[in-house]
Amino acid sequence: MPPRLTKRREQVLAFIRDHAARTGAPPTVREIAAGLGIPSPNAVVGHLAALQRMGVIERSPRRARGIRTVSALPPLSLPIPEVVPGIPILGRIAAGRPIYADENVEGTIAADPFLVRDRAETFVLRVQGDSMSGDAILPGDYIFVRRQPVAERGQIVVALIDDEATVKRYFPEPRRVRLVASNPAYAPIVIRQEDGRRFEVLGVVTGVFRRV
Amino acid sequence: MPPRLTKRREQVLAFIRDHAARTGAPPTVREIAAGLGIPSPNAVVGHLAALQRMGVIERSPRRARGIRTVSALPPLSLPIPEVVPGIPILGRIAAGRPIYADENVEGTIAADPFLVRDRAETFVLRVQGDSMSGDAILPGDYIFVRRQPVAERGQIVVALIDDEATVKRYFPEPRRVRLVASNPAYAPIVIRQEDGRRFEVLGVVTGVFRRV
DNA sequence: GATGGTAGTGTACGGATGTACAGTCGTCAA
DNA sequence: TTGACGACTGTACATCCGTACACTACCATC
Repeated sequence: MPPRLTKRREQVLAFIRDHAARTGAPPTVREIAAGLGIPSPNAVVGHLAALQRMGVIERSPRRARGIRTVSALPPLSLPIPEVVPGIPILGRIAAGRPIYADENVEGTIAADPFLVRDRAETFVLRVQGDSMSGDAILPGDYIFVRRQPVAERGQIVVALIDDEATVKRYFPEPRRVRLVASNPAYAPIVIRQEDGRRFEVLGVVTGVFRRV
Repeated sequence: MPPRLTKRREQVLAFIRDHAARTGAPPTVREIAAGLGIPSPNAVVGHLAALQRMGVIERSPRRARGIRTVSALPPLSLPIPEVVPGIPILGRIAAGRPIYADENVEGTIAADPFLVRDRAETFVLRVQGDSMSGDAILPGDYIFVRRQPVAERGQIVVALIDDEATVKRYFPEPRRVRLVASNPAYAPIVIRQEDGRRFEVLGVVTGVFRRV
């Protein structure tokens, strides 16, 4: 239920929020009074007491700027989901070695089915380079990759070209494969059958995570 | 170039950031002293002067808690818990009617410290609109938000304007707040003090996840 | 016409707070 | 060996700030 506040108390609350957002600290009693054109601090004290009674602010007694606005977000108490096994974070992917080789694993991520559907066949890679920035995949992002040897046309895949792993959109064509970056600064990579290069689809990208 | 700070001054800066994020207001000189085990306020004064000289904090002279941190350094690493509780996924956020937990929560994500550092204060939101596409945050993405009532200049925040939640970059200015989209098609939102609009910082964005 | 809530004025007290002054101790480069 | 700097102790003071007390006024509604 939205607490029913008087107009004046809405103003007081708005002033507190605004002051905190602008200056990085909540206002003092006298700053609120000055902001609303009230000469006496005691008038504000009454409003603060009312706001506290209604639960929209919290106060630390006798502390300067001891006002905290209670967020619109309610406190949450939720069931704790089952513990899930970790998904390996792989470092460099080298050709000729199984993907899950121990030496490649930099760590694990515990992620639940919401983030990753097919956990057993999923691994995580750190993105290098900005060739997929057109798909909002940036350098340093972590991508979730489901291991599979084939992909559908147009999917974002992790592929091995010779000894190098790369992330691109996948376009199979007669006698060749086109790997297209989403950053127009990068030309498509074309692997022709007669080139004799090693080419392998390691998996398809199912998710992206980025620390901000 | 990150300014080279002494160990002690790093501690002071970290304490200020931590205190501000936790309590909603920066600490007093004596609170910093007490937090670092220093009996004299003057020892802290010297550190604050140095931090100000180096431009990593700003101060409002003679005002209680008149410290503002300026630049965003990598967050300090807090003790990492082993257990992995669920992080709530919230639906729409409306201000006028604070929605009860069970109505509003679409589900939970089990994410470990690798994905989310301060999990107790973190929730997940679904992005609506493409206003932050310049930061590779797209419609439908899930963003991880750490609940805190104040933010630092330039951080990506979730803010409440009147009755609407929005994701923007946050720029506090004298007597107003500027919220800037990273998609140039969207003009900055300016909330002036005299507008009388409701404004509140709900938290800062710490991560992005996208299903591909 | 009594009651209770809202909104305010004016004054005052004591502790919190920023700040200044006077020193101490150790390190490290000139 | 001088001097700059970091880190700190200890004291002191004016002002800021939360809080309390006394009092006024308006306005519902019971």
